[in-house]
Amino acid sequence: MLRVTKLADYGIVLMTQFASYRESQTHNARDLAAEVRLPLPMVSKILKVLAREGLLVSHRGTRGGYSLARAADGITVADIIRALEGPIAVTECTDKVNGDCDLERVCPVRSNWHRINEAIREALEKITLAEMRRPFPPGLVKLTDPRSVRTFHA
Amino acid sequence: MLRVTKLADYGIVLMTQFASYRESQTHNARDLAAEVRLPLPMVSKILKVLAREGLLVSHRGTRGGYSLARAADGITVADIIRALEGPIAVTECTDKVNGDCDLERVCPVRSNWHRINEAIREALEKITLAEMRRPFPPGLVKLTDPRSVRTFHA
DNA sequence: CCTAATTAGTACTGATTCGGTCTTCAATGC
DNA sequence: GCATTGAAGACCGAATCAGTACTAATTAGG
Repeated sequence: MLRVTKLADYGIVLMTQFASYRESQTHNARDLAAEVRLPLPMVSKILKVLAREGLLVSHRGTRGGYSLARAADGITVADIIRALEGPIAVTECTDKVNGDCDLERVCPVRSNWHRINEAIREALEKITLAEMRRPFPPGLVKLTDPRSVRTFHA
Repeated sequence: MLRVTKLADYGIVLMTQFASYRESQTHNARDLAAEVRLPLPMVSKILKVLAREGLLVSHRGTRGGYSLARAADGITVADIIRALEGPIAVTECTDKVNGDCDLERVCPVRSNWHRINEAIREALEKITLAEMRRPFPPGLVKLTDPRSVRTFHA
């Protein structure tokens, strides 16, 4: 588990596909669905959301379609997940702004979850579509031994 | 989203609680539930699974209960998640061993998902219960710029 | 201006999973 | 042997997921 939904999964596949096109060229839902071999209604639905969230721009009418809203290296995996399934929050208490978990005060786990969540979010934030298009270099994310850590982002 | 289930969430809280006890002292489900303020049946169910998966040892009968199977620094967040919700796999295709996704061959995204998944898994693998007990040092996970990466785990 | 193509928006549905409870059985200590 | 505790699993309502269908709005092109 710790699973991303199919919406996000497909969404990333689709966006990666866009990244492999020449820029500013529009492609319609039907052709895209055929290319990535996913059901048209799903593709259609996902593209709509991605457009609404500002990752794609849409062009209606005959010979309309979608194209990337920004350059491929300006769109991250985190962007896509956020667009399709909301803020990245591994647990409920990393999501809600405040005051809902009555354990807040005493829960020693909470602050740690926040950090773990941040780490994951940042990892996804660093991966751009441009990098997804090709096999990206290994070692993108590197773990440091907690015992040897000095300071980092406050 | 990218959410962990409540089972794993609660499981981590419970295990952290164990880590704060003197070792090899057993605690029963009822007391634990009261301490962390979670419903007893849930706590009971989770402890059972954790015992079955070898993270806790159980002692039946009067004055029975559970205790950690290993030292707190030998149990990781990844262990707990795996015990309660199976292998850590962000997408379906990072999970199944092989051959189910007919896109396998052509899908350029697949290998990248694997790496992302590995990164997340490793991050969780590095965080032990001993570290969860207290606020752990910041900068546990550090991202490197893909353009400056040389080599790392093959 | 008409028509075909295409996206926008939304409602709907079946299946699955989640979160949680309950019941029954097995083991253990006193 | 009896009270206490865990083991195992059935069960259920609610939420979410994955996917479909339908209607309205917009545009290009003749």
